Amino acid sequence: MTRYNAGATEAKWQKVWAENKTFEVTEDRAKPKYYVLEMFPYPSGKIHMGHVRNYTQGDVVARYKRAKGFNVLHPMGWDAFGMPAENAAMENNVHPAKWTYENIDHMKNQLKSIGFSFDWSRELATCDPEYYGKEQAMFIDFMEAGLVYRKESWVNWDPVDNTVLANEQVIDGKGWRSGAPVERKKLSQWFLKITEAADDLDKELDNLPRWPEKVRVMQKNWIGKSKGMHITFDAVENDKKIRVYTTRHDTIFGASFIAIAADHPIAAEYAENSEELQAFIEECRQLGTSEEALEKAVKKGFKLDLQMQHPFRDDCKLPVYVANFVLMEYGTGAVFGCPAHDQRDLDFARKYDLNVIPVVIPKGEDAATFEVGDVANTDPGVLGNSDFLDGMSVEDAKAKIIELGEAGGFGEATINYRLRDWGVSRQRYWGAPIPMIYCDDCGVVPVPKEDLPVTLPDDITFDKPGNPLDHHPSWKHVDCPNCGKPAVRETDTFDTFIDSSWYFARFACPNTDAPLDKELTDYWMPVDQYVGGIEHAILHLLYSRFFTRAMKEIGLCDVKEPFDGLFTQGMVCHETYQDEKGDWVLPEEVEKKDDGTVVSRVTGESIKSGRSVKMSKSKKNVVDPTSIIDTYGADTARWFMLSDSPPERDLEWTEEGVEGAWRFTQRLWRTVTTMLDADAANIEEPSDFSKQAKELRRMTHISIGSIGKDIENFHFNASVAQTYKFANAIAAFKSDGSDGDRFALYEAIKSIILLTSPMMPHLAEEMWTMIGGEGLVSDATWPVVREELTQQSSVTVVVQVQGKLRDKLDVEKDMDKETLEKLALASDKVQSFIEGKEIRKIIVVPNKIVNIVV
RNA sequence: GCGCUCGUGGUGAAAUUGGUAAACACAGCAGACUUAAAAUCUGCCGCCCUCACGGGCUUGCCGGUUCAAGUCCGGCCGAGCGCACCA
Repeated sequence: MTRYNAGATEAKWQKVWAENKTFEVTEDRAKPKYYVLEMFPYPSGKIHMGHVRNYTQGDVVARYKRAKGFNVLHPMGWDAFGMPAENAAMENNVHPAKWTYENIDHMKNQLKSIGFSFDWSRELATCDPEYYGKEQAMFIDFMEAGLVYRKESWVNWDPVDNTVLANEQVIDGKGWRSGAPVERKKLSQWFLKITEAADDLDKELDNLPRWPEKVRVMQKNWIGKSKGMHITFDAVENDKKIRVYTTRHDTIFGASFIAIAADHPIAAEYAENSEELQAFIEECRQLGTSEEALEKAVKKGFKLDLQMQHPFRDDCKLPVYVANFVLMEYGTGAVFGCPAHDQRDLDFARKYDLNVIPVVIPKGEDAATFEVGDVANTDPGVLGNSDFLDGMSVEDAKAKIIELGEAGGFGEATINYRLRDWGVSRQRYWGAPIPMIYCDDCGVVPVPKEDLPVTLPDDITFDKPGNPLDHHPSWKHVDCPNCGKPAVRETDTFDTFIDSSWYFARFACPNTDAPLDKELTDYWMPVDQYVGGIEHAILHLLYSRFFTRAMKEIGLCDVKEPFDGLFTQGMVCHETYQDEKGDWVLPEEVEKKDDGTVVSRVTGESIKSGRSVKMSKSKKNVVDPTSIIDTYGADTARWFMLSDSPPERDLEWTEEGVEGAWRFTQRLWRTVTTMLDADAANIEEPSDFSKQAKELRRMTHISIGSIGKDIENFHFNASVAQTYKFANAIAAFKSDGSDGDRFALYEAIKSIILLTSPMMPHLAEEMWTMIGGEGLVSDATWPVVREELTQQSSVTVVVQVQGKLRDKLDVEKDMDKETLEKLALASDKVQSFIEGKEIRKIIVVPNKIVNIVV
């Protein structure tokens, strides 16, 4: 018996697919379209197991949908801009472009060796001027549409690397790369007005039923829509005004102070004449933003010589504090403090000995005697100590205050968002240049469209800290397109999240001169099934949703939601190993002995195995896909990725599991090669079948139905389990040589080849030629379930007494209730449990169960 | 602190959405084949009592709804994830 030679077979079919352009698609309007997309990789050097899992899942869906008659777009590209290329340049003295393109080359070959059904003709790399030039053009159009502005703002500044860091690049108050404490710095930056879309981005989450609930919730929280009101307080002694944002306007009678942020304009005004206040403001700015820093931070305030008038109580003057817990970036940068019902305000009030007036009185308490200790009261209740609001519900009180505020001109209902505008400037070389020119006379001038793309210069150096574009001797010097005088280019580049915010649309029309071809984009978009990691739940997905809206606004497409269906796959994990020194050890360097101990293959010393965590270079618990594919073949790797663990859950990579998957590919191959009776292809369906043939056909058609359904629902592990059952049934079949048996066996073999083809495409192609299948299995249609063949003439009905299983009855299907009841009561086993007892009730569910209650 | 998700054998897990808990696989045990090993094949495999037949228990814990609960409801415990001085 020859073994299935995965290596040679897989290479053969990959070549056939490439030569036939099997997976290249055009806009075939005779078929429904289906766009399957996996999040494109950053070309870091090598494909890792996480990629393999991600793309295998998408590939199963893509191949399945093709077989179901859809016109499937399944593209792949490279998220190729970013800091690692610059880091490599600095560390290894290699140009970022060279490093990136070499990585792409290598990784593309790796992906090809796994047999994914990508349409490579649409491949794109975001670092290609062909791509980022279109991005620059769109940015200029966005600017004309009023979606872009430039403003000075506070940024996270890394003093060692001399660059801005995104919020997510600040870890515990330190730069993620340099480890230096991050400073706050004011810098002019380009912004995209994502906040203008905040309401729509929030609202439309409710219309994305094919997204995981978890991701929708995370986005909702990130957008952070809150309904409240603005109230403007007037100063007692002068004409200053402070506008606050609050969601608890019902507690206005509990107000005992006003607090403003350190960066609030009024704070700055008072600081002019107070060194003490200047010092306090500086202290607030130094305050870390890390979790521990906030936990430890004491509420602190600096009292100003300023009092504000309470809008409803003439006798009440509210002191004003500059406080370290008020954020300038949220709301108006000012709040009124109501200590009784807000923990922060309470902490502050206790420290500075301010009034604590309870105004929402819990049920059963009396307004005159109810007191708040060290814990603010946030329980529901009715208003008290609140003059005309007394006795009202919280909701009614809020409405009343809004009504009075609007009537009196000192307040209005408002909606606030946590989401801020998207700062897209980065002081980096390896990104798309922001296409703007600064002219002393004309100001900011967009680069004329005919001059795009603004390409990166090749001759750059990384010997100085900071942005190489800024250091370049000539690149930034340019004549003003407006007046022709010497001017300078913007040397900042785009945040790389911009690159990944529209690539999915570009795949629809990768060769168009304009950023997008509207007709083609509208044909393919939205992505019907997007597959990627949960780590992109907020940023990438939110930015993409915004970008698609912006593209619609400037007329590039008609869709506004880019991803109709989203699936977030789990991580690939592996046990961790440490040697006696505590250094991490690669899985391939350890050996497990029969007695359970683990030793190093290299040094022989004993190794401590630790818990299974996400594969990562730092813990060295990685398995290289290439070595797995060389040893077992791509189909085995794909099959293992899909078995056992549900795709959304973490997958534990084990040697035993891969071995098991490999054994199955061999067993399936063996079953098909030894049992195949190719001549049976010509037998016409007989009218009569043996009992075992009927059973095999039942298994065949149940499998066709359930494997397809499980793929559609992303229950690949269930598809795999059903395939095992089906394969076991085929292997156990002993044909008696009759036409019926031969027909049933051939039907089963043909079906299992088709059913496994999305998961193990190479093996399926090979077996397909053996059974004389027409063309490629990749082009074959999914088999059709014949429902009548899945039916059984008899069913097992369970008999329970008091809800406990006592007997099973093999009866004819659809037997009526009376007969079932009679049969159940006649059972000896049942009788022994009901003997001498009064039967109170009998529940009969036909084809399922009889429950006797005594 | 707020929010979300998840707790089922030695392990990964399944359970038609309230109707036979543990399918399928991994590991393990026993046997066949083999000079031997690998590969392959056959059988066993939740826990407890029993030679066996059989019985009892079992889906993190406690309670509830129901003829019937892994599934629904309430409370608790544990694990993971997200956000977090957001007014």
